[in-house]
Amino acid sequence: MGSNQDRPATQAERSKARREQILDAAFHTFTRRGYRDTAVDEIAAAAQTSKGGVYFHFPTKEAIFRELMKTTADRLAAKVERAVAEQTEPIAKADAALRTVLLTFAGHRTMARLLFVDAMGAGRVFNAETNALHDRFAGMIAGYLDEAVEAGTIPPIDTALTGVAWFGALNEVVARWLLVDDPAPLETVYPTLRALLLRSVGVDEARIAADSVAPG
Amino acid sequence: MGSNQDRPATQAERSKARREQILDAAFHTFTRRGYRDTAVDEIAAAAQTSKGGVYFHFPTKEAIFRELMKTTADRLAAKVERAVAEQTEPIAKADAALRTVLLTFAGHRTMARLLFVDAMGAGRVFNAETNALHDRFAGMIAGYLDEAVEAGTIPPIDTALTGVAWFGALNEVVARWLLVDDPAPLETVYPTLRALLLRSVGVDEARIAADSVAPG
DNA sequence: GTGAAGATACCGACTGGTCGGTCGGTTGTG
DNA sequence: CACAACCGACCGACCAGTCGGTATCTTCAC
Repeated sequence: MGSNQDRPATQAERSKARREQILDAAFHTFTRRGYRDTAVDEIAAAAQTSKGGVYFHFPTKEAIFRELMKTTADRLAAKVERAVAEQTEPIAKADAALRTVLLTFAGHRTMARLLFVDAMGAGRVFNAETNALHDRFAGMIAGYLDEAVEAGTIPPIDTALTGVAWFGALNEVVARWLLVDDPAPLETVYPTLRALLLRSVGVDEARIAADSVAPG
Repeated sequence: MGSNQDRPATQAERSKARREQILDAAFHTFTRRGYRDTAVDEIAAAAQTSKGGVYFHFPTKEAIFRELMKTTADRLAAKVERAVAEQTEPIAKADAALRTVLLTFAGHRTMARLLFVDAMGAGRVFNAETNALHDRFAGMIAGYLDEAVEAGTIPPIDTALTGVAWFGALNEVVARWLLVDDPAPLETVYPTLRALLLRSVGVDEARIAADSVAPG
């Protein structure tokens, strides 16, 4: 890792650091208490600054949330695309996408909470945001399924609906896991869920049992 | 006590009517604006009464919401159980349950909204409520699947997870439908979803294509 | 009947508290 | 000094829940 002295820095660097600090604090607070139940004062306190400090870096509370949503979603999408790029076969791509999302959530409970739970607590304003997010992932899945259909790997089906259903199934499994105190490892359910979903689009059993998406 | 007449009514009857009136108004307002964005004054206005009137019949705003959730969920559950009772075969039971939920929502957009969307907007307090509701339905499905496994209709699987996944798929499809302006008929997607879900647990294609439970 | 006493249903101004956002002032760095 | 960064008291809007009062029954003595 590169070395960096903590103390001094240019003003711009410090400002940016503070900004990040606030974003971090907001992430944790939103994650724990939800959007509406989080007061800007709390964010400020968690970021070791003041309300005025927060409002120096961000115009509104909503703007903070939006930025968090966006960067989080982008980060996840990028991760998914990277995982998918390693696969050439359509079904394997869909599989990789699903798997990445699930495993990422497994590793970052809080991220899942922000993206799935809090977004609704934030009210109508963010419904569009959440909506778009779900569409984005459901659409990605549908795309891979389309490829699979074209390639003849699976019989023709309503891929749009299937994408939604798959995402919904994944979503509910994750949500369930989030709301339960006992955090049983999410990774363990993946093989089962994978088999369930692949079977639902007519992938033959042999193939389902075969590769669990061997890395490289 | 005077004889039963149309116009007036005994005090008890009037009181009950008013209560119902408030519940109705609350249902509509919660449904349209969500729990947090609904002011008790709004409920009062919609019920053609006053805030004091509302608080005469209910202790808190939360109590109103809870009662609505409970009666709505109970009504739906009863409907599902009635539909299921008409079926003898496990898979047909699960099918009937799913179908009833979906078609009920199709006919009562607002009910779906209350049960799925608003419940989350209500914040942490009601997570337990929603959680229980989801568990209830996922559990019902898992139960029917268990029967099917025992009967040998489908191969042994993780029915608990499958119940969750099925419900999640259904949930997402409904949610999607709720959030879109254009209300394309939800009924039309049922056959597709049904096929998808049944296939996911290994029901053979012939059977899937066969009976659609009951004539449409 | 009737009309006063009592219960029930209802009203709406008010209270107490929360919270997003503002603003004049302060601090530290260049 | 200048200016960005920061502080925190304060404002205004919102809102759940309260409370003293009023209107509308119900009961029953007479």
